[in-house]
Amino acid sequence: MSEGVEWALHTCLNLTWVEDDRAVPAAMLAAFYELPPAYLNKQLQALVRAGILTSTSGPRGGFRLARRPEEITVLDVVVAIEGPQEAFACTEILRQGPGGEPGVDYRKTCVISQTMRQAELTWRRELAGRTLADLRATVEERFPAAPGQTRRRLADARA
Amino acid sequence: MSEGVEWALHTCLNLTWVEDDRAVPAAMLAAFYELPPAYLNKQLQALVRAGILTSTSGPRGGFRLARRPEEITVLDVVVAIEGPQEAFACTEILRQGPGGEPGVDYRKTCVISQTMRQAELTWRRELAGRTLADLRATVEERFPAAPGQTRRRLADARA
DNA sequence: GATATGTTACTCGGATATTTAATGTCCGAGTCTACTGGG
DNA sequence: CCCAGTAGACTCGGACATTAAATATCCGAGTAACATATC
Repeated sequence: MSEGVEWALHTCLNLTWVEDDRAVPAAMLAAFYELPPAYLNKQLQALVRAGILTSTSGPRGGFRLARRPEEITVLDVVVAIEGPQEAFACTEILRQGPGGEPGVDYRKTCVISQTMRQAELTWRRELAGRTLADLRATVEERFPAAPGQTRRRLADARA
Repeated sequence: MSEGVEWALHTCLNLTWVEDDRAVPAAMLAAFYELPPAYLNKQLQALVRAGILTSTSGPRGGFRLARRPEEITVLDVVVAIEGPQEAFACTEILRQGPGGEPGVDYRKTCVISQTMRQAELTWRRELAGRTLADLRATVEERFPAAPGQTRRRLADARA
């Protein structure tokens, strides 16, 4: 799985602590964890395309959450970066085997495909059940200093 | 996820229908699904290293299951091909952030890491609960012709 | 007929290319800000 | 003092390198089977 998933999740979580009317530039979000700014920018673009973030150009521009943290699941972020296709991609090799027929959809009938799909479904369900609000609440409970620290670090130095 | 996982699972399942005292060469297993023989061989080597298959050189040589189908889980095969590391690799970027400390294992404390790990755990549990024997039984129930067809196709043409 | 032996063909195993995807970098288009000059 | 106009700097967005990994291939080492010759 791409490293960008980790960056995207941490960045989105950090954005939950920023006031709604303020956008944070990619450079500042990257500096937070000493990440390559241009490459993080690339990942954030994917989040914008997925409708998770909105972007603003020009001075005072940057990124902010497109909807409330309660409405953004961890799965949303993962899918935005990794793409919607499943990790196990059934290529239907049964069709090439003896008794394989062209008209059959082996992604549906193949027992192995079903097993892998089922496992991946539980994985997705798990991630779809956690929102950014859940993560934020857990962090605030365990590390009360984190929100203020994050907000201060992402605060506009020009203000 | 690597395409080799699909090949390995189908191949191992096919081997459950072969008599225990007979080994099947990689070339024959590859011909079954029209796969590139040398590359499938490479994947099978990984299964041998993982203790799932045993290999025999020379004439009448080939691969066979190292233990009974009841003792081989789908997860075993996946891990043999993909490696033991988790799909989501936490790089502990929190350490680079404000308040990050060198001594802390952020793979344990980070809420995001915990969430991803938890989801992956359910995925693994699902795959660990299915053995090759389970798959074989399901296939035999739904497609009674499959076992004979497979055994015949993998039968030694020289016999 | 049985046995020892040399030859042959077969199979795996790892070393070596090739292709694809992930990672990383750079520069231009657009936009908002802030300043400047005039009314 | 207020307002319109303009220059400037900031930010994203996508196009362009670079690196790592998956995919695919090839040839040699070892081994078991078979044929052969001998006892």
